[in-house]
Amino acid sequence: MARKTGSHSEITGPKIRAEAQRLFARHGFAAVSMRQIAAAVGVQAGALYLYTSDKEALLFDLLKSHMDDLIAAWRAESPEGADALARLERFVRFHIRFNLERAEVVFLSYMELRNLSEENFAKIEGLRKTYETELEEILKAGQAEAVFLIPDTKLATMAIIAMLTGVNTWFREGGRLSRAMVADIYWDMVRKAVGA
Amino acid sequence: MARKTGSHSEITGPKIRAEAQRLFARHGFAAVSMRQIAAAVGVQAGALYLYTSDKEALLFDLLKSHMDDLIAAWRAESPEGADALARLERFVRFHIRFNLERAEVVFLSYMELRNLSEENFAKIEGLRKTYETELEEILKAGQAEAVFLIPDTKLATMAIIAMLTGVNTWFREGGRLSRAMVADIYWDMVRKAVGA
DNA sequence: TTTGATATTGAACGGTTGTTCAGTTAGCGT
DNA sequence: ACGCTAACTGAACAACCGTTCAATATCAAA
Repeated sequence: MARKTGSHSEITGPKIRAEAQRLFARHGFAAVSMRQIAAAVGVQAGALYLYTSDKEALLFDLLKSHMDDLIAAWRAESPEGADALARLERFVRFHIRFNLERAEVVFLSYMELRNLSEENFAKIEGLRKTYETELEEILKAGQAEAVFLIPDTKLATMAIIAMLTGVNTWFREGGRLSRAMVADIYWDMVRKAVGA
Repeated sequence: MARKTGSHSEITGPKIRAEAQRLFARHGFAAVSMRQIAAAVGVQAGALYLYTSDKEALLFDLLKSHMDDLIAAWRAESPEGADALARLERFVRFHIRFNLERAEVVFLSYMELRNLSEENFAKIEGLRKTYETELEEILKAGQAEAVFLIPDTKLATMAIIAMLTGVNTWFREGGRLSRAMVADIYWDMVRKAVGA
């Protein structure tokens, strides 16, 4: 046997990425073998190397495109002209929604960074920093407008992002609260925390 | 060669736990081999099995004693009689301090839970829940005293813990701010977030 | 100094790892 | 129908995995 009927790189490629993401998130990068990924895709291990140069590149591609998506999605819906309070509210709701929609890769992007080479690690961290700066700029603007009262914008940035990302660790679909209700409550806490 | 000069279980045992903790935190549980741990201790791999039944038990023991320490340390310094605001301030400062002092195992206790058996996972999660409940009780008390204004105490619990634990991801000794200053700033944000 | 308990080695076990590659089949434009 | 290319197999590679255990050296008590 060799090539399978109906096989196409436009199908197998995304399938590999999807299964890798699922398995890495579920068991951890190091605990998942190339053969496990291949089996989940329905292919032999060797076939994976037509789509990735090695195992680490598979992880890096997942994280890289996630960070690119995150930044692009935020910039697409960021209300640049608005006042700081409105922009902060949008950021809070965006962050919760976007991260809940992609819980697996978000989890990966926090847990598996240490499995990247120094070079690739730096790239992902750079993108994360870029995203964080978006929030920090909002906080600085609000500070300048005197609508926020924040002792330290850098720390407030980290605190807010940690708080929002934390939703992913406990939120379960069909639980006591809907996504919208969670977003409302978190927005209320963030607004108070920045003194607005 | 067999037994080494100056060898004692009271020395080797803790050394194994310390090196395992260091290596697991640095590279991840699955990425570290028993031989690597043994080499760091200065011993052959087989010797580890005099101190642990298997690799997972090594991880579980680290996490279990960390959680026990955490809960015991908090209960030891929790001002049970005080009002909710004072208790919350203590909790915030305690959590930041305790977690920064044990960054490695805190990291582990968030990242490597999935490498535990279902049974051991449940034990650690139970202890985490116990700790979280300590904070939730404070929030409920403050709500009852009408000194806090919180839309949802459960969510506020999760939000505050995530926010505080997040300090570990960015804090570096000798940076712009001291631990005490960080604690001050976070306490300010938490106090505002709960409406006090 | 002898003896029994303690601490450790080093080899071995069967199995798995990431990765490569010659060979083989399916899809598709001509 | 033919031939080229894209997609994939299956076997092989050397290295490494967690774990066990008989053999052995050191320690502490008698």
